[in-house]
Amino acid sequence: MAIPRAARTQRRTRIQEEKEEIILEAALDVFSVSGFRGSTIDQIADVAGMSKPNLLYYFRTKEAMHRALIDRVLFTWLEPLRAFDANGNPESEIRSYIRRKLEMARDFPRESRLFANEMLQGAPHVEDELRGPLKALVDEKVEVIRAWAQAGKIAKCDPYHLIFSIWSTTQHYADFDVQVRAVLGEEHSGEGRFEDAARYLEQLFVDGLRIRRL
Amino acid sequence: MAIPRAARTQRRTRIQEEKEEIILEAALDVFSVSGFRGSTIDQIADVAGMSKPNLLYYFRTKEAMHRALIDRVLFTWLEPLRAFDANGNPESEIRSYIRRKLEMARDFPRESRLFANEMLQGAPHVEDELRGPLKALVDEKVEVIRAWAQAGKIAKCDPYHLIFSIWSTTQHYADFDVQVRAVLGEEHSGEGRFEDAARYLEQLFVDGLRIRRL
DNA sequence: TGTAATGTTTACCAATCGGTCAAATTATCT
DNA sequence: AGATAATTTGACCGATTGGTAAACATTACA
Repeated sequence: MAIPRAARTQRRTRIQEEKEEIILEAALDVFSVSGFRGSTIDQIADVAGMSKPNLLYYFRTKEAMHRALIDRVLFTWLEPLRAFDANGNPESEIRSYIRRKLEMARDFPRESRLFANEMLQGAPHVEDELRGPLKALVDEKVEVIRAWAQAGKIAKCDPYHLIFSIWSTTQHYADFDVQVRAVLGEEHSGEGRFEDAARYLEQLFVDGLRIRRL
Repeated sequence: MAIPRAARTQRRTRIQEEKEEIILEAALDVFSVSGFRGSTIDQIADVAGMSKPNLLYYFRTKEAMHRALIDRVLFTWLEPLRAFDANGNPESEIRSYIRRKLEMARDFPRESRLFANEMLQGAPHVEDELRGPLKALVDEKVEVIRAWAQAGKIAKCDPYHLIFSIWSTTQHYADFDVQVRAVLGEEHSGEGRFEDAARYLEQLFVDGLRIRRL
């Protein structure tokens, strides 16, 4: 008889690792487009090429799949902000933060959309993580930026809203991809738009923070 | 016998206007949170305080409700961009565009989220509008901005990405409201965050576009 | 006021939903 | 090879889904 997943305390088998990976990959496809409520286990099973009960053998509920996915994405999603270095050069730190966030929008658009979907719904599954770890991390980096401004290394600005604006502008190229492509038209819809965006955003933010000498 | 809605070619009665308004209001509540697939007619009927068949008397399908809602929102949503005046002063035009978009994020967050949900899903219901009217309007304003830069009134920049960045930063305060509030914490979660954002964004964009004199 | 058109509701339908069960199949280990 | 544990699936369940039919109630208008 099959051992229910929750009771397994031993290490995972090879098959478990492989199948859980396949399922989460399929779940990312589906959840990132339709959100939690709009997605069905059948859709995910279909994409994964497995039967529905087989999915439920690895994840006991739809919520468990979503949970596992969110946990994984949330961690890697904050990686660029964690890498933000207080001891680095302010201009190059901000520049590379923008570039990394833009690369993530380009290379992991589904992860971005999964997160965006969760936010739009009011973050019913991750509000605690937002108020806890996320706020703590942001607060920490806000202090770094504030110190830079105090030391006269960059222009004064509201660090919270600076971070928000970097998040929103970069993630826009993942979340609103259809719109971006539609507006740019067929000819500019190659991957070149990410380089154009990088150039524009680096200029916008870095010039904006440069101390103005009259 | 009731006349199916599609067959009605005459002018609408008082009751029709009232009830359709109530239904669309409720539909906006629901669709903006859960997206099209994640929303149910029952939910909307519940919010509207009407029976499900009664909703379906006014809108024959769930798609028809969504369609009517999108059409209405799409028009008003582009109002600020239409108001963008080629003959105005560049700095004040951009400044007031930002302020208006931010006011819309504050006063009509549901409309913003409805639109964002549609984008995340790949714009299955509005892709034509994006490629047509939206692109045309943006292209027109892009030429205005380009002319300003050519005339030396503002710094050179990629007008498309300028517009994208204004969209994303302002709409962020509606679409990612939960996150913004969580990060800012209880104390800064009053409506004051919109004024802080306005100050920050106006500085960011206007300073960034000011011609630099060395 | 009568009556025809409009508006509303109860009861219902087939399809799909998340999830269970037991039987069948496959992998693992001795 | 055989026993045991892990994996997979078809059949199924009650609840919910989008939508319909027809009876009932209300309104508008002659």
